[in-house]
Amino acid sequence: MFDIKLIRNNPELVRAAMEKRNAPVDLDTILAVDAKRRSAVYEMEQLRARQNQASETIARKKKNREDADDVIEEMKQIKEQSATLEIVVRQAEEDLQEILLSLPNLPDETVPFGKNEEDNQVIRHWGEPPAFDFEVKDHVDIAEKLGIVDFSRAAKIAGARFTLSLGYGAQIERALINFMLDAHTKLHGYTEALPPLLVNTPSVQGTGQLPKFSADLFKVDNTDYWLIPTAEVPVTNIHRDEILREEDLPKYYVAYTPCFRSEAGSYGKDTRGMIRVHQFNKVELVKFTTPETSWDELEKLTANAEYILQQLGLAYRVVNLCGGDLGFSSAKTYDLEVWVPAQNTYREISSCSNFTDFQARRANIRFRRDKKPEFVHTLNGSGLAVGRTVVAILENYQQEDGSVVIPEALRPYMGGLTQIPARP
RNA sequence: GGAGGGUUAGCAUAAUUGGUAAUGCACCGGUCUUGAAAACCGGCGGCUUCGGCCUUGAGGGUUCGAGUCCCUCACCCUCCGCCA
Repeated sequence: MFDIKLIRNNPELVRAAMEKRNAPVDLDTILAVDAKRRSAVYEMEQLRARQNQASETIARKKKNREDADDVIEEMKQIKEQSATLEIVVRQAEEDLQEILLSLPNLPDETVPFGKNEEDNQVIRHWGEPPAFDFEVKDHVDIAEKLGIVDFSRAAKIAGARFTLSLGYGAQIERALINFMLDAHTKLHGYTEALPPLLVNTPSVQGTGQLPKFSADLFKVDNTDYWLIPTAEVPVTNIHRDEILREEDLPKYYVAYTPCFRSEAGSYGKDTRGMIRVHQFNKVELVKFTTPETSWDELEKLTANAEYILQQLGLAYRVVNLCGGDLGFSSAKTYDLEVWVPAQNTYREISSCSNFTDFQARRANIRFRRDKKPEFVHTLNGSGLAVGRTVVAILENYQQEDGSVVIPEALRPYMGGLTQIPARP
């Protein structure tokens, strides 16, 4: 959430930032609502001050057994005035809050200008896309031939955009989850978390999915529960409304969870296969840091996610998202895009972001070093999206006979299996 | 689902019949010291137009005035029931 003071003191900076995001805002309206709120608050505080004084007078008089009826009468009148003023103040505060919650984060200076994903900036490449001397198949064909993913039965059980993994398909997901969790806990210093998959409204508001993006989420009927779209939500909210100690920062968490997304508005995109589904597994990295270190921590977090792709021998590139493509809460995002042979292109498999103090402000996550508590910075990134990793492995490691070689790093997690054998 | 107890600042604990939140620890700053500790002084939730205002889990109500009384809700603890 935005600091209203920043808008008040430096509107040009905010205006420029929102333009960079391709999401211009009407700052004059915001400033007008703010001014209205401030004057109403001031007026009410004046009244309160008189109320408090009168109240003290009454208490004193009563103690001395003096008559206080005249002061009590005055208080009754003040009370009526403040009741109407209170409504004005409350309305103004709600108006301002609504606007502030709808504003996206300020993009960092290093975020490139641009409208959409075509303007994203490729930072670096790793690995070579494999060369095939046969016609490559896409992951759907490969998986169905191997009998490891059953899309039609998934549709029967749940509906379109669900998967049913079976046999080696289920096993490779479990192996990937364990491999990723082990790497991040044992090598990169993250604490493993297994959080709730249902969360309440304040949690979803804290990370920025609400109030604007409720259409992307699943809500449980007749409750205040939302299905998490990413582990970012429950894990970032671990420290909601807390004041951390400076010496406890940075805090690193890694969590495996299923993720649930309604994918409203994505009709016609990636309808086939397991690239875009309503439920998928993901291993998520989350950090809480001091403001000075968050940019370094973003580089390190991104490297931690890249490590997984490197170990799996999957070619990828790192992309710096442009202003127009940046997520609502993010100040800067690196997407890791893995090579997908059947599409002859790179597809997102991880998104690593620095949210600066945007989420911390919403979720009230602070730390103390001198006397005043300060907002922490929060970061997160997929490390990695498991379903899409399976897609990448199936397509990049496919063999002409229909079998799929298991990347070496994963074999210990597959009971030493070296390939998923082709079926006759 | 039922019964009872609880929620006060970073933590821990107070607050006569309703009179406007006290104290300890931790932490920060200062005095003192060669340095530190101790002691002492100040600070130690948010906002502020620097006059003040707000803050006792959340939201209502009664009252001139609510931590305190009433109602609704959330969460935590104990027990019963049900349950993987």
